[in-house]
Amino acid sequence: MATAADRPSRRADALSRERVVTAAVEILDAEGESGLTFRTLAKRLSTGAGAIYWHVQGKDELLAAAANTVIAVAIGGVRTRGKPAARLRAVALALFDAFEAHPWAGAQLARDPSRLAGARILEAVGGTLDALAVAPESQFAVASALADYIAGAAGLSAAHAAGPPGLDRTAFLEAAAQRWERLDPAEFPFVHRILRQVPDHDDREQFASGIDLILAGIEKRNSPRISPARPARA
Amino acid sequence: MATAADRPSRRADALSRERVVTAAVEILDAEGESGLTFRTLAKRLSTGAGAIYWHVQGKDELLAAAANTVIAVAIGGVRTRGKPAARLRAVALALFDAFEAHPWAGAQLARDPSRLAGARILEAVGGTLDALAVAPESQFAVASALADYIAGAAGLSAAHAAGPPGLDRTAFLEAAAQRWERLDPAEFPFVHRILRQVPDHDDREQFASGIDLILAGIEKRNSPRISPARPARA
DNA sequence: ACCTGAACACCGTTCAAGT
DNA sequence: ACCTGAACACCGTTCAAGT
Repeated sequence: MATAADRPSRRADALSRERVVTAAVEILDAEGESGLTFRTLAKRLSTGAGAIYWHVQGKDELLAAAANTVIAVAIGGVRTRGKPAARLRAVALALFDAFEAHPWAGAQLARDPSRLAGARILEAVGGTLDALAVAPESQFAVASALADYIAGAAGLSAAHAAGPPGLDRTAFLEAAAQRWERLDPAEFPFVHRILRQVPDHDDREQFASGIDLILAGIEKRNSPRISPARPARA
Repeated sequence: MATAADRPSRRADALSRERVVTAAVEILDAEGESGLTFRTLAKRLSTGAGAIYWHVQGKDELLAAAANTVIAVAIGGVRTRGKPAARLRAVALALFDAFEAHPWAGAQLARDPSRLAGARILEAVGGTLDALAVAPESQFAVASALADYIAGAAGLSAAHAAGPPGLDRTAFLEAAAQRWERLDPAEFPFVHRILRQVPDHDDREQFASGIDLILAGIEKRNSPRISPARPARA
């Protein structure tokens, strides 16, 4: 009677959706988005390209699942203790770090009509708003604003990584500064003014200060109006 | 002697980088990102696919140029008069409207290593900060936060349009709400709480309220601290 | 200098055939 | 039920040849 050991031509470990997505994440991290094809993925999984379609619907769904995975892991690792503002900062920075580690995921956010990854981000930031004393009727808008800001910063990480693969952050920032230096100073006065701050600024710190800016806006809304009265049309 | 009229086999109007990019924008608007290929573009321009390479470096540069064009047009149309906060709102809403009209441009932002379109957004929002009394040393950070927020919202517009091409906004929001309804309420309590607000909320209004939130944060930072003293470690 | 279009080396996806 | 891999219909890009 045939046992599993008698059939070595068949892979011992069965394929699964999880194994497919995990392998996709590994390729995306190592080779970037252009490195992931059904052929390279099939090769890594020691199977044929067609087998992958048994576990995922197609490449779009595969990319969405890969992004969803790394975002879920990032959010799952956040400690949920501490002061409200610190909790929100921790969620945001965990996502920032995830998008730095998996820059392809930032570009994917704008391409996922299912918005599952987007729902995770909304959930993670929205869950901190009660503790921040945001009124229930404002929470949807505030959470969306925070999620949009985080997604925008994620896109920047993606653009960083869209250059040559080996380029580190310092080299990228220097290259970007050089390109911006060539822009017409008459058309881009602000860009030229901040140009010298670009090469050595800390992206992560600047991202966190943006979260603090939104937090300050939340606090201002929560506190009673004590500023001088304005004209009614303001 | 041969004149121009003697050579009707040659197109009367010469190709140019501008004509190539304009045609690309038209195809992207009408057919979406998947509709733009060098073959469809060449056909529309009545030329061969290879001719396009004389005017642009390749598809990446073509997409970046297309996004840069629609963003430049949007920013160029903003009235620069009015109160500082209203000017910033006008810039932000002009960009929001541009990304609604050209959703492929939102997805492109995260894929452009040259960040020319990003520089335009940074310039447009940064140019309003003097009038908003933001300290010079804070302007880079504040402008980046605003640009990231706008880019994140642009990504949402792109995700909207990544679905079936004919899908209008109401249908898309209903579809998204239905998908989110199937998420585990134990894992996504916040998403379930806001679910009933999703189908009929106004994206544009919500986007504007996010700008107002950041504006409130700016104002709070500008004003002297009058809130009760906090522990030093806060 | 600018354009043409066939050719090249891919790619996502399908599907008849296997186990 | 799950896997295989050849085949199909593309795609971006190159390039010898034209004008």
